[in-house]
Amino acid sequence: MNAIALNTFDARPLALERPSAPERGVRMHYGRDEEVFGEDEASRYVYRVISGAVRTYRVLSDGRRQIVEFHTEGDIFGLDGEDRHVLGAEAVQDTTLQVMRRETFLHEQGSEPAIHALLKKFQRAQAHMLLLGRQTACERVAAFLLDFRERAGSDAIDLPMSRQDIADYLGLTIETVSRTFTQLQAARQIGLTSCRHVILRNPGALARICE
Amino acid sequence: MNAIALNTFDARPLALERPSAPERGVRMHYGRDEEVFGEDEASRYVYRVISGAVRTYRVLSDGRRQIVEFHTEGDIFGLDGEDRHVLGAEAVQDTTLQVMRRETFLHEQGSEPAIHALLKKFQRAQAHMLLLGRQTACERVAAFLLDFRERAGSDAIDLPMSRQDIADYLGLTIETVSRTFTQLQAARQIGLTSCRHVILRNPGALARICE
DNA sequence: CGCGACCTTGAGATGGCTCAATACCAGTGG
DNA sequence: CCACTGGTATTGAGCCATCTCAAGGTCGCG
Repeated sequence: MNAIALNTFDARPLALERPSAPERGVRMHYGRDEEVFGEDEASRYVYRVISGAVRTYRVLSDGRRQIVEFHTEGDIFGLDGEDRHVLGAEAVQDTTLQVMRRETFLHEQGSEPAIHALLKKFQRAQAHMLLLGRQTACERVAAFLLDFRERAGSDAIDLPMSRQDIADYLGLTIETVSRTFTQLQAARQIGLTSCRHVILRNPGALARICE
Repeated sequence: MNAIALNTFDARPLALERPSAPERGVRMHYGRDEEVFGEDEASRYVYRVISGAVRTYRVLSDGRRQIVEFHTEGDIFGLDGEDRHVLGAEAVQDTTLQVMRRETFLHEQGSEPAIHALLKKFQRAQAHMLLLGRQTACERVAAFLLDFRERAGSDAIDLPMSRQDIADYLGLTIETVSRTFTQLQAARQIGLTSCRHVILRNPGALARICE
């Protein structure tokens, strides 16, 4: 497990995996579905996605899961909770992360980046609460696709995650997500070359769906 | 409107603007349903609730509203967005706020309080996303009551907000909220002396409902 | 070319929503 | 002191968006 690697890292500062870590922080690699940190785990590090994708989530005791955020290239995560994580984090696909000590990120390099990152996260959280509390399945999926369109910088999107992940992110079931993709395809607003390759044929219409 | 008051206040630099200002900031009073700031308004200030209660929210173009947070005594709000608010804020009841310049709060008095406040907000947001995305009406209402029990420090709760506000906070309709209160009362888990005075007869059971 | 994981589709069930009627209650004025 | 009024809350009945359960399809991979 990578937790062990990180502990080793603590005892023997830096350069565990990559002796030549360019900026601050070490790079770590995670395979598909591998845990980056667990709920309730001590929060010692902050992570930046170099490549790949990560999901952060909470689960109820009976297994219901809510994915709070997907993190893709350039995103920072691990700032949840004070001294313990309140979210879990797992790699959605093969992923490389840059790992920094939390204290370093929060305090030693000026408060600017930390505050900026937190404000941005809080803002995304607000939009997501509106989505989860007040939007329809179709609006949720449209908003999701537009979000990933922005990340991809293209109308051709390569989704890294499964339908189940999307469902748990949007507060829906996997079946409803699947049906909604099918509907949007039938309405010629998206094209599905495979279930993870989406082409937005009419981004304007999708934006209108979200209001 | 207090927006006007703030503008007047801007033109006529008061204690708030002066370096010699008492570090506490200025106090402002707001009546029931009065706007503290609007969505998209420039975000110059940060607020602490001295007494009363405030709701922050987002609305869709067709009027669907999601209340993001309720703020009661001691809570800080106004940190949403970067240079413009992305939330609106209104007094739920007669409310007194302490107003600070945003820049002062974020940078000039050390980053600690700002980072602490943001981490806490983000944490609450995560719990609320789980609630909105994955919990039942009954679980939502139970979680809501336990939240306000904590704020009140008592099993006798005096709710400052209407059923509509609760519904918009929990992602439900006013009817469903009302029915759920009635059910919980029938199950002897709460008592309603009036619609805004709730007594938690069995907080343990409520906590179990939330899982 | 068969297996397993994932996705799609269908049919029926249901929790929460909508619409509508009634009840409550504080404030106001007669 | 009571009637009236407007805003808010409760309750009922029926509906519908989404969920559940189940079957079948697709695709990558050994």
